[in-house]
Amino acid sequence: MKEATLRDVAELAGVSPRTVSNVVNGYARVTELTRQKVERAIAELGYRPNVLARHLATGRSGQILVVVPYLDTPYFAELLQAVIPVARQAGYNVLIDQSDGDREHEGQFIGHASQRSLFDGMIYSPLGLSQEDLSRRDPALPLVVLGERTSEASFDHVGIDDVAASTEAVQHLIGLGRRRIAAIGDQPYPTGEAAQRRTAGFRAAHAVAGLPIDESLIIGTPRFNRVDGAQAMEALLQKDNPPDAVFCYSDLVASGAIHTALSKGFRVPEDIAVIGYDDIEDGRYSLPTISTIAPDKQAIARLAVERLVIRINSKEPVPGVDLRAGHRLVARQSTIG
Amino acid sequence: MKEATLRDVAELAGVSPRTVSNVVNGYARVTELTRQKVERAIAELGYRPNVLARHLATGRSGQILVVVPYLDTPYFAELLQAVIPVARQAGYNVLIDQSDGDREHEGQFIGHASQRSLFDGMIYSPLGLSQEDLSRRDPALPLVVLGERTSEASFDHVGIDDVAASTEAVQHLIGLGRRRIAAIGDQPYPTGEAAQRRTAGFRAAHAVAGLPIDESLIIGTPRFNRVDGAQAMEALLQKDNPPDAVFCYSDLVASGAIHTALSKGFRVPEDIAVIGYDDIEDGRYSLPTISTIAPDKQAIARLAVERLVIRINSKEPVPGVDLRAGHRLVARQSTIG
DNA sequence: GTGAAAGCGCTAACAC
DNA sequence: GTGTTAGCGCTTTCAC
Repeated sequence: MKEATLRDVAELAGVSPRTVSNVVNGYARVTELTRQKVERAIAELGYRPNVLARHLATGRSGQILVVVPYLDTPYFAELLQAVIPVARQAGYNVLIDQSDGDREHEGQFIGHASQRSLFDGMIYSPLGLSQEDLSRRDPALPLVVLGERTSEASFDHVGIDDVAASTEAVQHLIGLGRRRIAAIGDQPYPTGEAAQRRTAGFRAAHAVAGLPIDESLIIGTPRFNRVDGAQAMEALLQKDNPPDAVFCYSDLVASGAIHTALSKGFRVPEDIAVIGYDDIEDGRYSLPTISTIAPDKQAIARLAVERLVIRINSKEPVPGVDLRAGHRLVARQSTIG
Repeated sequence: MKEATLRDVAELAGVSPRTVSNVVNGYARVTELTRQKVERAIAELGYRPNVLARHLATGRSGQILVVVPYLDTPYFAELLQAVIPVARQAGYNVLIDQSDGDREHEGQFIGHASQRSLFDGMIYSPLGLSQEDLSRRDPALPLVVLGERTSEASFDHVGIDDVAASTEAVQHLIGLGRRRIAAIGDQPYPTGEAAQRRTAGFRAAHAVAGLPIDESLIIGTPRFNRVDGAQAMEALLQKDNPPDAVFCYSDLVASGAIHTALSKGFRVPEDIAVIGYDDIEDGRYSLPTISTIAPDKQAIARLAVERLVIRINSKEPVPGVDLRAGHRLVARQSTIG
């Protein structure tokens, strides 16, 4: 049996489609009597509005696209988990995409992002995407980018203060009496801005404390995964003079690093203190539990969606702004035992 | 500036909308000459088809809804990660929903699942959803349910053979010489079917080996999270006669259980061997690495999407089938050291 | 407050 | 092979 349409309802209720539409959307005031007639007809027919048709007529889809590098990376999964309810609350469905290896696809931005009018806006969490890539996009698409970025563009940024957070992390290690501190995760190239901000914090903390930096202790990694942390730690421990603390650019990296350290017979934190970044749930249950920088994911999600909605609803071009969510340092076993 | 429409293209190319549509969709054969004219016009206008309009006209949205209990549970994140590319390949976008605590919402099935024609079909991964709930849904919506289920309904099931897999897991422990084996995760109530199948496997393995079961070693948990595992292990270790092995109903449970065991001074696997279920990435990097039952997630994703597509494209009602993906036992440090 | 009617942009009979 | 045209189901301007 075919689905009932708005027109069917109108006929049954003996009113015009216009009135039914009003009732359904709560637009204009409708006489209590007609409202009841309409509502009864709706119930009787089991009428459900066709969202697609509504979208075509209104010109908006009520969907937003959220793009993350990887879905199975805990940090992104947790972020998404936060974004979805907030978006739903704001009346939007969430479409999810993994940017993954798709960076290859030259012309098109990513995945189905090229499809027009399928979503009203987009929240993009870049991994290795330079500013240039971002500006090569359809400027008409409302866009909020996750992660701090210094730029005045036609889109917004939402993130925590990476440099400050990283500085705190390293100061925490210094405060614990550590003097040979390594950093795992640097990415000294255009697409590695996020990593570079952490490195900047690393340097800042040293500068403040008047501590020299052993440049050989800054280890670059292609990504922020466990393997990267494991390999980097491996290299660090082979040194004649291994570090007594490590600042890892993600909890996953920290997890991998700790794994390697422990299996090589080092004690964490006694021999090597380790602090991560992201506060993934995992770090709260691993052994040792992992000290970390905890970004306020709820705030990030809320700010991003709020801002995107503003952008979607605005007729005028909206200037790009930089929004900061909070963060805090959570000391756990991997640094304080 | 407004977006160019198909009609604009038609005018510029001097052909009818029909022809443009043909070119865009590659339907009928088009003269090479007209095709070129059309394509030139498309390029010149920067025309991009309006997906929404297409959907309204065709009556299908090209989207499928995937519902999982929690996005930040590694197993589901990994599953989703597998589903998305497969769906995209099949020409579908993926809409994601968390069922989460939404079970409360009586009438409506879940989240935006009530919205009509927003998606062509749905892949549903139930957590605590009884068969009844499932049958109370819109029977017209093509549906594939993840997880083995014994039922002949109007939808399909895709999962691994839980009972067989669980049996293997426990046989692995028995083969290692363990005799007092505990199980963590039972859920002896209607919505706990998945858990009950694991318990059935647990019993089967004991039966085969002619081993008695100490019923007090079967611990129920409300969910399959780390906390559940941690608490259950706590209880087990307080016994006068603690178990020498544990079969956990998820890797997360195993992770929590191991965490507790280690911090209480037990050695894993020497004092207590632990095996999990799901093969989440985490278990490959934790210390010790976690032995587990590894479901073929790729196969699950592929089967689920394929089946859903069949269901979507079929005019006739399709009988519900039960599809089995493969699984294998992966022995790691938590059982074999 | 409600009705009539014109689209939103595309697809797909149905002709030619 | 290509043109004509009638919808898909809803919103919404404009009258009444």
